[in-house]
Amino acid sequence: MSGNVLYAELQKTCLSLTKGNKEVIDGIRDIGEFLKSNNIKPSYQRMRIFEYLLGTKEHPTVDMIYKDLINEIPTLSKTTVYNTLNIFVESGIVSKITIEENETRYDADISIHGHFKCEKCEKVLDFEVDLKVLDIKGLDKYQINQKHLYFRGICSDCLAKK
Amino acid sequence: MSGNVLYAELQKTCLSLTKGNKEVIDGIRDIGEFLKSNNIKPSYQRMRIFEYLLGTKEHPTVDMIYKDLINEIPTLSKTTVYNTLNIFVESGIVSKITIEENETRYDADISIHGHFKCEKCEKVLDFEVDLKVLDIKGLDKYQINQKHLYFRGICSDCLAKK
DNA sequence: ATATAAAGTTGTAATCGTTACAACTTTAAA
DNA sequence: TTTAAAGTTGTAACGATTACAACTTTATAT
Repeated sequence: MSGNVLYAELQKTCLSLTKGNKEVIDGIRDIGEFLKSNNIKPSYQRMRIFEYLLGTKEHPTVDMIYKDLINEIPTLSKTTVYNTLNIFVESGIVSKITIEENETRYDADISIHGHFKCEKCEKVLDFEVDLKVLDIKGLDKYQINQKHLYFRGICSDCLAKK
Repeated sequence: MSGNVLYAELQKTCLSLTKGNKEVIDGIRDIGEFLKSNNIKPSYQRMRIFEYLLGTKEHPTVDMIYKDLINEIPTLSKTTVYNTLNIFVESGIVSKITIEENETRYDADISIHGHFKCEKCEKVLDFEVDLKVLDIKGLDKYQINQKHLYFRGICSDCLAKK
């Protein structure tokens, strides 16, 4: 029993150590097993929502997830999407992205990386960040749980168009 | 005549400011003139709200600003605080800080610096960031308008308490 | 100065994302 | 098979922000 917990912890730390956890994401063949290893009961809705997050780079909002999945899961409730995402974030297998105050986005890639939000097309894009870069001196006495870096501006596509 | 009083007040409050654009902030002797130079008509409310921001390092929310200022400006409306802050942010003289999705904070220090949010006492603290650190390669074709960096965790004070 | 237009402020109502909650359904345990 | 626990659902409530129209102040022109 506690063996599972230990494994979950291990898995979690391994995830955060990997750079760009694409490899880990690719390694998740059985989503149910993955959720279990993180002490999350793999209900149908939870598996589908996690699967959805694995399969997108759009950093979707709750609304986007709901609108897409309701087509395939007609009984799905928006509350379930909220509940599920909160559980994922609490467990550390999904990262919550807060750029705009009125839109929370979610990302199954929990490695440390930057986000660029285009003010024109509203897309959120990833960019790589050297981890060393975020080793800020002067915060030695602080316990740091999360690091977030995001830029805003116009993406290359939108710049090209106009 | 009120200019001297205002300046005295400002000097007092500026003492508590961190580095960053402290020099610029110190240079603001006449808030009215400063607003004018940014194409903002210096109404009484606008001047008081900007003065308030200059004099705090609390990164206040709209509610905090309103609750403090209503004591001295009994006719103040929360809508005015929202309107004013939006104008300031549009003009680029105030920075909007989005860490929690349900609380927007404001900062008169528009220099690039990091924010640390304590998950226990909820305070938002500044930390210095080497600008070079945020020169991310791979974004050459992007027009970057804003750079934001924030950490979450437990601050040294809260760690010491428990 | 006085009239008139423009800009700014205010309070209320509307909006929208999120959470609370209770009823219902599914899963697990005895 | 019965009972308890966990998960899902829909509706209502909540809170931050914006929309809007009435009102007040400031600027402009005669």
